[in-house]
Amino acid sequence: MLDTNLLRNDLDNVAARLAIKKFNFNKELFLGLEEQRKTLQIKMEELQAKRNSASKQIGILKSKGEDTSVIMAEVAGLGEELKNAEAEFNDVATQLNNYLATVPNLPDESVPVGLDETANVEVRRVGVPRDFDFQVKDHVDLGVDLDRGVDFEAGAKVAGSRFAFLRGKIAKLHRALAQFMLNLHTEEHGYTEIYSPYMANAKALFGTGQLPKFEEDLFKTKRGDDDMYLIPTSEVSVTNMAAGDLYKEDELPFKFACHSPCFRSEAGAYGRDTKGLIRMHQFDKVEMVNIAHPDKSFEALEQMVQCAENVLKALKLPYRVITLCGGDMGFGAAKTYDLEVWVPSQNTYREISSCSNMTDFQARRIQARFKDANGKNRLVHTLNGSGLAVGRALVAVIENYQNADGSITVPEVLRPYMGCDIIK
RNA sequence: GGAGAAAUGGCCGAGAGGUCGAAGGCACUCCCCUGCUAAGGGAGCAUGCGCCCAAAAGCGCAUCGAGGGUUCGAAUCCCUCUUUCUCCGCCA
Repeated sequence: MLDTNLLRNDLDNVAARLAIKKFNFNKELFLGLEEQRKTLQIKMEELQAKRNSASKQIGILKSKGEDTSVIMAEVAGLGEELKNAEAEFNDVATQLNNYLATVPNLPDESVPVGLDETANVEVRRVGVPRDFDFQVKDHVDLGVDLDRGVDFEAGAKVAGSRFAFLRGKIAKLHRALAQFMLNLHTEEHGYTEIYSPYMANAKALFGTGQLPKFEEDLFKTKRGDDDMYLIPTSEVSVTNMAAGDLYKEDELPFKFACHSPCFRSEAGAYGRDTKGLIRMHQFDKVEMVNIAHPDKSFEALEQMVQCAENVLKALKLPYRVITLCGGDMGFGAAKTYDLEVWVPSQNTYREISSCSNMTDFQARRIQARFKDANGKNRLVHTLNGSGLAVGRALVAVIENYQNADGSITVPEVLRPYMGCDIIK
């Protein structure tokens, strides 16, 4: 949610910045509703003030034992009038809020302008893709050949397309990756480990911005009469821990790391990445979430990217860092860096992490604040980033560490977790 | 699943239809006192929103778990829901 004062006072500038995110702000709609809101709110509040003062008078007269019939007569009928005024106001306020809930966050000044991924800017490249002296296989062939370590047929039987089973050493490698990442962040990067619910209510999903606009991307279920959703990322559950909180300034920042499964319907992705583990309905991710001081959030974003990079560096996987352009950024993000890992079978880099500063966009929705030195309550900034997507990390390790005989060398840092140095 | 109790400001906790946005305490901020180790005195201290507006001040509205209702008037009465706690049952 954007600051409504910013919209009222600097509308043209806001609209121009939203255009960078491919959002066409409806100025006429907003201004029209805003004008009605103002009129109706004033009218309603005047009636309320009238009622309040009359009631107060009645109270005073009664306590003195005096007659109240005159003032009671004055106030007759006010209730009905007030009820109507409130209904009118609520109607317009709801329309206004519903529209504002669909408006994305503003991009930071430093974000490159552009409509799609072709305008993204590569920041750096780390590591050199390995030269294979044999024909590389993809992770599906490698995995299947290793005692059905990756099994899509079983996944399809049980749950349908875009689900898979992992088995044996591949399943263990997957677990090792998650363990390693979580340990790295908690032991080296100062993150606090979190275990979170895997379902969230509609309010939480609104808080982080998945609702109301992106419901079709979610798996929805019921709890009694209430809608519940499987989390598409633990960004949702972990960020919403801060909902309604008021922190002391020196408590900030909070840095949370959470390993969780993520559930995405991938509606609109039919035909894309249909082979392999790249795009699944369920995948694991180690997520980093920061609840940060607003003056330090962009600094925190750089640090978070470093933390994600450290995972790839430790695994010795070649990757590059991309700054997303405005048009390619997510709904709530003010700035996003993607990390892309080298995938030999596709001869390209594929996204394995996305780190974003959401500034106060989510904080305003969830009312997460802190008290500053002057005693003013200010919204915190929230950040989140993958550190990393475990399924895609598995793909990258399998493919980058493959040997001519179809075996997979275990990256050094994972050996303590695996208890072996080769999978064959 | 059954029975009961509760939900108030950053925290604890009073308030049981009228001048209550809410006593008191803790925490916090400022001042005074005191040369010393969470000692004393004083003052301040909820949030959101609107109007006005350069801004401040000011005025107003809303908020005592959430949503409805009764009433001229609701933290207080009624209904629904949510959450927490206690006891019983069940259970990974």
